[in-house]
Amino acid sequence: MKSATIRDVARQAGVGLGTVSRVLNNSHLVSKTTRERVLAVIDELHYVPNITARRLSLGKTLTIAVIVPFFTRPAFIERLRGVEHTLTESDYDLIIYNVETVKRRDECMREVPQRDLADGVLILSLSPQDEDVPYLERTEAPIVWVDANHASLASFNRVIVDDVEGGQKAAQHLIELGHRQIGFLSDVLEDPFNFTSSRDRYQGYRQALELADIPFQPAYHAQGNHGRYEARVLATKMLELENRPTAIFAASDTQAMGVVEAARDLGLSVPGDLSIIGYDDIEVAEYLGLTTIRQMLYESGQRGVELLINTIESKPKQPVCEVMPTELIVRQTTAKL
Amino acid sequence: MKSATIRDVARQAGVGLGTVSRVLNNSHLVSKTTRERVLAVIDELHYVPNITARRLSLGKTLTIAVIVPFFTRPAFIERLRGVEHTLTESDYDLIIYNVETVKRRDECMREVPQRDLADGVLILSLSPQDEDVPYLERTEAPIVWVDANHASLASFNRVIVDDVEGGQKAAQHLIELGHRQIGFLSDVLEDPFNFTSSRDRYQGYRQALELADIPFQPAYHAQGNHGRYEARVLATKMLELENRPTAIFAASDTQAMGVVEAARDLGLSVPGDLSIIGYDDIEVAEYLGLTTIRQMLYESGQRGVELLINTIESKPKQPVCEVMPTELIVRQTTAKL
DNA sequence: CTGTTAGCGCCTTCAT
DNA sequence: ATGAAGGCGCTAACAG
Repeated sequence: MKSATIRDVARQAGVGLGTVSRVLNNSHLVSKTTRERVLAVIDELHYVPNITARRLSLGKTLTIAVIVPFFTRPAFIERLRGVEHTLTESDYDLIIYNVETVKRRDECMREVPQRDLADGVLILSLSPQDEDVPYLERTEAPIVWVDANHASLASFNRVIVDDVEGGQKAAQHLIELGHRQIGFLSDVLEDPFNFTSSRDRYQGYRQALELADIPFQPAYHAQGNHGRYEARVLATKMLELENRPTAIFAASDTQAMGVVEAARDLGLSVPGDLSIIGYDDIEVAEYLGLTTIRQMLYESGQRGVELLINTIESKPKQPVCEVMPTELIVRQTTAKL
Repeated sequence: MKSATIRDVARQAGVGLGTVSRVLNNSHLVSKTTRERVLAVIDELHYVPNITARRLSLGKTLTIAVIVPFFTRPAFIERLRGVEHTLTESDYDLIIYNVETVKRRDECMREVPQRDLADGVLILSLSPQDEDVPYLERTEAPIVWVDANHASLASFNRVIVDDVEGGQKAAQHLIELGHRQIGFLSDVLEDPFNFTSSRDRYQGYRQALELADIPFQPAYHAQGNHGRYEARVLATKMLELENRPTAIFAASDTQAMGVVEAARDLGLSVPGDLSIIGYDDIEVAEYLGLTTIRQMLYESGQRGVELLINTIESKPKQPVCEVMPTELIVRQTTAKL
């Protein structure tokens, strides 16, 4: 059965459709009696306004799009959680674009902000590339970037993490425990998605080594696809070296878990024979007693949405770039050499 | 700057709007030369069709809404992953309604299917209540339910899990290992969200006991809010009983992790002093070596979307109710008594 | 093949 | 305070 329209309500209530629209939008310009009559008819017909028509007429979509890579990974989920919670407080619906291929990444980044299907778009952990810049310049909807870096981003609102500093903290912690043979294990640094976090953490690691006058050893540097299993394989290889590291810094907690498995496989005790530090402080990290660098995932999503809604609803101000802090969380997988 | 409309393109290309619309929709009824001219102008003006207008005109939204409780919990994420992957293959966008309060649950269940903001809605792990039935009956968009139970659902497509059977398998596994003092720990059975899974698993547990002639002991039955910490508290209490259980069946892997912690706190070895079995087989379960009941989370989401898209795009057929199997996965947290 | 026209359902002036 | 009319941008049916 065809559902009722505003016209049906108007006819049934014996008023013009403008009046119905006015009661729907809580205009004061309706007398109490007609308002009540209209409401009664609305109820009777189970009338619900057509949101698509409303959007077209208003020129707003009342939804916010989020573009997020691999949204099922714990760290991204945690960011999304911050996004979702903040959005539920507002009137915006949430539409999610999950990105797992470079093709989809390009499509989303270029098209979503133009397709007027959202009043604003939040892009998480995905940085643009030079080729994307022209698209971004003629964007319809405001964009806020979380955990993204690129020269062209100066004109946007952003929330970022100082991963260089975080990486440095991690390595420094190990150094302070007396380690000098420190491995680093991460995603592929030059990945097609242009993720920047691993690169930055790597840089922090290098800086810490340098500050401590520890020469960098290429054999202690492993990169591969993301995932526990891949990390386990890489770590195994590193731990089978003649002169194996006494500590490993994994660029994510998930990868740190793989390193723990590798140690287990080889009969190395953690942290007795091998210290391990992760990054992110995802939920299981505490359960596992994993030493790690905490970043404020939830808050970054939350703050991103706040900035986005602000720019949607008020005049654009000077773009800001907020830096979220990181924190060393010492648990049971690191120890003095 | 105001973005170009179909009218601008038509004017610029010196054709009627109908023609532009036709090239946009790949109609054959356009000559090659005009098509090319129009495409050139589209490119030149960076024209992108307004999707809201398109939706209004077509009477379709080209999006699918998913209502999911606590979407950051691992098991729900896994279902969502199945949903998302299947949807990415299609032309539908995904809009997510996360439910964390009863109020929101009611709003979503009653309003989302009527608000014509989606061509179909998928409801995960949330069952309707008697009061919802009238709303569901005058629904606009087709609904598919995954992991939901209620008398009124016979007229809908569904994907369910036989949690009674799963619960029974879990308890039976412990019984076969020689345990007779078997605890059961779960969410609150009569919860306001009307989740049915814990209740069903409990029922399976009771059936297994009965089949084995093991009397049910109320003290071995603990329920509380969902979460690792809550489970840990409940398990501690149960394990401090005079006559503590030798095995515990936790209704989710997350809760099983809490039980493991409780055992750890009390100096009980697992599985030496205490066998533990979980439910779901979430990703970390393997890492932790947790014995559990696997349910096909990813596939349930996937199948749900398939059913939904089928009913959207073709004539409604006889509603189906598919039952997903469960499987016992034996790892290292259960052992012979 | 192509231009024109009539909606899709709602919001917002503009009169009254 | 309220009814009528125009328009949001697009699709589809109708003439040519």
